[in-house]
Amino acid sequence: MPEHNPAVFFEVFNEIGIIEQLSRAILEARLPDGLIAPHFTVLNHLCRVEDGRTPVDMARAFQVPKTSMTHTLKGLEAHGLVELRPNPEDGRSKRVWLTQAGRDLRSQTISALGTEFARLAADFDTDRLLAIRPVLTDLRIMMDAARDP
Amino acid sequence: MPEHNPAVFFEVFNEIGIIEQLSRAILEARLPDGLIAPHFTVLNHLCRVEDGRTPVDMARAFQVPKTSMTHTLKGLEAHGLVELRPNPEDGRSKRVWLTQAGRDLRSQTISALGTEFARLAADFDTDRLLAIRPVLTDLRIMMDAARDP
DNA sequence: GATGTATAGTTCGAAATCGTACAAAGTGGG
DNA sequence: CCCACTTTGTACGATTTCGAACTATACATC
Repeated sequence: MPEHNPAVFFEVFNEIGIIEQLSRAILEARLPDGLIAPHFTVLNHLCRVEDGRTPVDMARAFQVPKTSMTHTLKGLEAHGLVELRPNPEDGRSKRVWLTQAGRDLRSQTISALGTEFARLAADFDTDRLLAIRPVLTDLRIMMDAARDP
Repeated sequence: MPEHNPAVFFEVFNEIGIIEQLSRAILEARLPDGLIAPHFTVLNHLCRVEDGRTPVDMARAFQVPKTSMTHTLKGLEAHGLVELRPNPEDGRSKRVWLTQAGRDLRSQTISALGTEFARLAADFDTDRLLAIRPVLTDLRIMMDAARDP
């Protein structure tokens, strides 16, 4: 029978919190001055998913208040990495478009992280990462759904 | 041969980042007003590891600047959850001691989270969490060590 | 013991995060 | 059309995070 011990969740979340902090430090060390993790997360999202999203869409996607998204986008715009244009289909909202500089920075950063992670991977069995990824994904989906109302 | 694809790291860190955000939201929703995740993390650390640590020790343990630790401890002290006393062995430093209220709050919060997580666990196979925990721990230890110099 | 260096903690200012309140634009019922 | 209600984005203030500079204490080398 499966043991539903809450402590297991607690310990997993504890480790996840520390790993998040360490990986964020690695990422931010590779970003140009003035840019931090949230900026890159937005760039990455726009590249992977789709250009032309509205700020509110992205705020919801990242579970952050829309005021935080406004702030992050303002920073990206100031660095010429995204453009905000009015939404022709809705006078209230805007659409966020990547600039070429934005795409380039995202690519360069991922490359830099690739070599950094390759150094780490030398000391770590990547198969174990492959194994936990689907569990993390399911956990994330489950928590996301449990938070809907 | 193990495939050292950097993308695997990237994806794992991505999921971890989202899960961290969601779990933090769950935690902070259960904390009394004015207390946030870092406060609880410190309380938990002092309970689990040991009382009487110095602020710098804890700043290093959590990978945060010591100024942030000063701020967090000030908040905990204002709520009567910890006490800071001078370190008799070192005139520069202080030692952080839990109050009974601090221990109680930690226990109560963990209990509350227990029922919350039990609800989640109903929809999730805890064996999978048990399986990924050692991998996360090893990953955390590896990253921690890789960051030493 | 004197002096230079390192460490612990705080103060201060800048940037980030986020809740509240607001203006502008959309939506739906009468 | 008019009204209430919702949604989008922003301005503002409070709190958090964090780097730089500072004080006080410890240590080490002479």
